[in-house]
Amino acid sequence: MHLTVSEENYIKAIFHLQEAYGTVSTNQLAANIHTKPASVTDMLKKLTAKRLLLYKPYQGVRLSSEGRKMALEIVRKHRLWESFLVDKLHFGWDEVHEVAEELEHISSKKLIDKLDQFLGNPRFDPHGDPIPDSNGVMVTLRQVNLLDLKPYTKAEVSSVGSQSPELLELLKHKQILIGTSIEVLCKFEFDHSLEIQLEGKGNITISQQLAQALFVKTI
Amino acid sequence: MHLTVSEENYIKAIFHLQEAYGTVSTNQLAANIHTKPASVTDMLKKLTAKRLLLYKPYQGVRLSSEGRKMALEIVRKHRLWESFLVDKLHFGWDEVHEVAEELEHISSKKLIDKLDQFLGNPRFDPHGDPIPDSNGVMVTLRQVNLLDLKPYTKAEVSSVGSQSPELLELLKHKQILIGTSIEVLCKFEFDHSLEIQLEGKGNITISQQLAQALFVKTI
DNA sequence: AAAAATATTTAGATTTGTCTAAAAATTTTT
DNA sequence: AAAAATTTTTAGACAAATCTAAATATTTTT
Repeated sequence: MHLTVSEENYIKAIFHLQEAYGTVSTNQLAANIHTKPASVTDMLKKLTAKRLLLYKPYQGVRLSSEGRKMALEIVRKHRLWESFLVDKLHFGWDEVHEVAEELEHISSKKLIDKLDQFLGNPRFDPHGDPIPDSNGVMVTLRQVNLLDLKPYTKAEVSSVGSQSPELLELLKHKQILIGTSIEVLCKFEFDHSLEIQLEGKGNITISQQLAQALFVKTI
Repeated sequence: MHLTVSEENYIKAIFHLQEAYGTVSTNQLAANIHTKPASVTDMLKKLTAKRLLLYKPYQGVRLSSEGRKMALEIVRKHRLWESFLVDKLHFGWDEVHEVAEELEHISSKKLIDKLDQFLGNPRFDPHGDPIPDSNGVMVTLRQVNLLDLKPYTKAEVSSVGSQSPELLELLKHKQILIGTSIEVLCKFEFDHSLEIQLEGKGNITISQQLAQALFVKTI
């Protein structure tokens, strides 16, 4: 089935919001996609007619299994293109998101499978997120939010919670990358900031907001 | 200036038709772009308002210097992506055209310059066509149509006149590639067919239509 | 359980790019 | 140079995706 760029953007946004919140509301989608609730309602009706969504007016929306399949194809393309941009073209990981948003809508299945092969079938993209395989199968990460990591437990950064340039700029400044070893030393009640130990670089304090954006897996 | 995909397709089509015929008529464009003359007229007005075209109603159209600049950017993207698909992803040269038609509309200038560098700044694409550099400068080929090549003159295939799958299939079958050495042995008045000598592979006869689609440069 | 606040949908308008049918301009034929 | 044929433009309609403003439904507060 052919989808327009706009339809693909809705499907992708619903997929990500659904992962985080289970079910997705009209307003949530509107905010996420930078559009108005009225426009969202129109599109939800259209995608429902195409059997990609399960939608009851006023009740929020979820992807059908067909919709989920489409979403995973888009996610696959997005993450493979990001890998290409960083690994082959030497873009910084903080500058690939917008370009990948365009590239993910190129339709050729053959292209994306050849790109996958060219990159050596990577399992994770530069932000640590898993890449679905050509059958739409994606591993789920056994990872935990840094806020929930037990103190004095060795772990390493496995992914980040958003691709915002602001976040990525801060991580670059603090020299935190995917794979960086990390250990929580103590938590401060007052502002919920954390003191952490970074592999080699010693101890630093990070804000609650930053900790919330970091996911780690224990080693 | 931002152009839509549709606007870019018009600019590109006008560029190619202008190269071949000097000035471009509404009907020519409509046929080329698979649309109706009325739609073409509408778009010509819009692109003229954007100062990309020189257009007098009923008189045909040409690109302004600004329009030509945009066209060369699109041609550059198209040919660099074709090079990537063939050289890096190992597509056949006969299957890259449609995919490149999509990729050429990705907007990032930085992407295309990094891609250029990654490919080693190629001067020609897999079909032998020259690739404009990042300033929009494109070499003009000193090449001649095979029909006009003097008999008994050694030459080599430098480009092909179209990217139609039918042509490329025939060339593959006859083992004629960009760079293949070629020499015209004789021409037959009756059907304008040519007997030619191919490097190593001996003598064959080719039709007028095929010869017309081949461009060569003398060695 | 009303009232107030919030969320969602409907109704109607707008823009972009396309179309068909008809009118106008140009070119070709006689 | 008139008639015929062709090319091009205009006029009006349509689908996709968006918007604003108003109406309706749901949730929260009192």
